[in-house]
Amino acid sequence: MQSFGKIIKSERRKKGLFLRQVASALEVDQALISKFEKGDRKPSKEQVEKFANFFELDKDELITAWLSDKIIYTLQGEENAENALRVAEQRIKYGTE
Amino acid sequence: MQSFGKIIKSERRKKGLFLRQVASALEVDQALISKFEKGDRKPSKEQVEKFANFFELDKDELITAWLSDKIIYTLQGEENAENALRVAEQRIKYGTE
DNA sequence: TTTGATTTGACAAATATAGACAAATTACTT
DNA sequence: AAGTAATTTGTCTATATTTGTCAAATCAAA
Repeated sequence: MQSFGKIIKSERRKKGLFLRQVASALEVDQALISKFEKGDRKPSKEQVEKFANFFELDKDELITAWLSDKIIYTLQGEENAENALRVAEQRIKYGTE
Repeated sequence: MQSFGKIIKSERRKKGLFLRQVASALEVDQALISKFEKGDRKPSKEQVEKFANFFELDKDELITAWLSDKIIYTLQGEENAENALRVAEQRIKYGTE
């Protein structure tokens, strides 16, 4: 149950890599990766996939973490966050969308 | 388990009002309200509250519907939508946010 | 202190979203 | 069917949000 940022930071650490190295491997500015890790910038889906490949992580899991970041972001500071999640779940499951 | 749009459309119908009338009461362009009803524009929170007041609806319920619209929007077309919802729920409940 | 790593802040460019209006379509009414 | 009213759609501009980049600041280790 982790955020995208925490996952990629711990993976990077696990492999003993510096931001600089990940940055050059993925061709993404290292300041940006720092922000991803801290959660103050949201990566694109393509970037998420790059990270999954590079760190050899399960793509679905990483995308799930990233999506949950986005959900949490849209619900930030909302009283009705939990209810909204339940409603969304129902609507998607038995959905008339 | 309804979308914001369906709720306000059915309320409007229930009261026998035309878009024009709702538009002038809320001071919102009627084309915009039409789009809200059809779900192809997302209202601001202030607008949602205006609708709740005008139609005498429970504000929390309407906001919940609107939030769930936004969640569904961010999950559209994603394989991992349901998992992401579950993860988000856990993270918010027992959250390290 | 010096060096290297990470984080932060600020900016310009790109992208997305909002509201307004006119035109087109659809639905009633006679 | 014609005429009128209601709704929907498309487009445009303005505004806001988000993005990647760079330089500077902070932090960490030696």
